[in-house]
Amino acid sequence: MSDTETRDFIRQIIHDDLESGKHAEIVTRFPPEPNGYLHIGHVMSICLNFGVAAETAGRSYLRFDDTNPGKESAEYVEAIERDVRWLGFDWQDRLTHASDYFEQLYAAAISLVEKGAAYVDSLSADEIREYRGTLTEPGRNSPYRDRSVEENLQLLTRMRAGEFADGEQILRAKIDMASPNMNLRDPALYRIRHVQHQHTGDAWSIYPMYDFAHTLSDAFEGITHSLCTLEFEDHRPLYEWFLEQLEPVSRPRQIEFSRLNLAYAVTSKRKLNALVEEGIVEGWNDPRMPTIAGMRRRGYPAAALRDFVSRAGVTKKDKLIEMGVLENCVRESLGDESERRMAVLRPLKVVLTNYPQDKVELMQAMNHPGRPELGTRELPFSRELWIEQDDFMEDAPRKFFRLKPGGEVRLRFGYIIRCDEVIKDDAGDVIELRCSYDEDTRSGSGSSDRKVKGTIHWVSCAHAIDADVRLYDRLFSEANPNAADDLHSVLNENSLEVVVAKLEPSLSTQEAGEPVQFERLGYFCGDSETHAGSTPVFNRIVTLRDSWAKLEKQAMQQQG
RNA sequence: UGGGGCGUAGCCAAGCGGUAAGGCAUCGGGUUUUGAUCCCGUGUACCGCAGGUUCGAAUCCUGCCGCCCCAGCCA
Repeated sequence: MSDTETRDFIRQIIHDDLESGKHAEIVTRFPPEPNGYLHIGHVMSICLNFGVAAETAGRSYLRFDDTNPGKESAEYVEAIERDVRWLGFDWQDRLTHASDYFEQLYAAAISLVEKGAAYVDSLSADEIREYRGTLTEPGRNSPYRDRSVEENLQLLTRMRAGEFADGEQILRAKIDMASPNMNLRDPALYRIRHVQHQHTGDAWSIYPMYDFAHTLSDAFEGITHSLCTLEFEDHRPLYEWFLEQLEPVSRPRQIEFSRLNLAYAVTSKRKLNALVEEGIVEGWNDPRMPTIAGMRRRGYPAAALRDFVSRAGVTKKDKLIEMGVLENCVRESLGDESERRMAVLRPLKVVLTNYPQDKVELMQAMNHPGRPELGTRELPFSRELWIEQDDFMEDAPRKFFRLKPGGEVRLRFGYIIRCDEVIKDDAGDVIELRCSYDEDTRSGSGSSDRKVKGTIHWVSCAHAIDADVRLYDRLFSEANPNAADDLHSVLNENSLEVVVAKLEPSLSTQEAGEPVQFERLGYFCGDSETHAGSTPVFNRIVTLRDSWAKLEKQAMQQQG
């Protein structure tokens, strides 16, 4: 980054700290709790933490904040590692756990007790809540607040030894029950939990709380800048209190930035978990989920995600970013990369009445219009073809320049055809078009340079392969589902539609996860969970921009 | 009614006392055998409001308004 480029406020601080010599090296960390899958909000934090370290030739840790066993699991640990790596970041040998420091944390707790800055409270959870006061009223001291150091030490030792039941005792910091900042009203440091821990097994029966464990883990690792989201802003005084009391060699600085919210999506592990648990989606990696796993399966490139969060920026202002920005990043990333193919999602049969019955021609099709070096492939062309239902209109408005009765259209990489006859079933639905082709208009080698306004895609009936294609839409009908009282009330009922599509034969070898553009439709990729050569299943990653659809929509609105 | 934050165009976001960058969206137009891409062009932002300081304020001061977060033995 050059000096003239604008920096976000965090990078500005870091830059200044490097310039002033306050720090010789920048050390950051991404500290997820393994209690769910990572989502788009985490992408922002990952890119910030790993990005800042990379830009300054510093270091970054991937640290599991695993202080609440019971909610955490190895499945989540593995998923998180996979997701961060896929996003393009490397923690090298710096994979740690808050639980790696349990012994040191315990020693720190002892020293807090010894200096009279922490005590064991025997109040119940309910009583503690009552003693805490409210936002406008101060709390009251616990009757156990002034126990002797000896008694506290003995109690804490017995807590660790597992002599008490869950909830019977708790270690608290002795700060100020009257503080206007609730976090300073003697916050809990250690609670008793007789449960298996995903990483430490049954070694402990007491577990440290977030504020205590997180602050010290940062200090132990020599983190210079501890970057977190805004809701931890009023935890900062507590963060600093720990550092002052315990005087670790390293004194990290906590800086908060605002979370990234995506319109029409939820970004709370609790809500995402509910969608999974209730079976509203297939799982954490459902392609409609704003999880990294979901977006990967959907086909979003990691580069698009990184680009997206960089466009969002790092500030302290609450943000709700339009889905279109993300989609645009995806299109931009895929546009240059993806080869083009032909597929018909909603087939309508076209019979070329003047085309020989058994003739098959092989048309040369460019794999990418802007990148000839990607070569060409052959598309079989024959008398009977599938075209898109949307590409034919019986009563077409003047600006509709696809196929209509008596009208002409170009078949992409093929001939210009004219619609001579419309065949309907008993219900009056169009089931087939009788057309004639102009032999002189063959793509490329054609002797005619006639122009027609429209070009449509097609697939030869005899050569087409069938495939399930999943068309995804936003999961919610409200821009800010986070604000809804009940998630169910804002679900988009049409977030998934499955169609049986007709694909050009070359798609039979398409590998799962490899993105491709179906011309005029959008970007698609074989579903990583279900796609196979014999039973192809494609996910629609994102549609192409469609100015015709936009016009139609406007026309509809004008009509009311 | 306690404390902590935030308020610049539809959505993001620069700006750090000298007279409002940029991106996305929008709307025009050009190219095009993807109505895609690409290329041009397109915004009077009462800088939340009201006062004040100053030759000069989005930037400094005061008051007000609006929104977000905090009363887990969650993170």
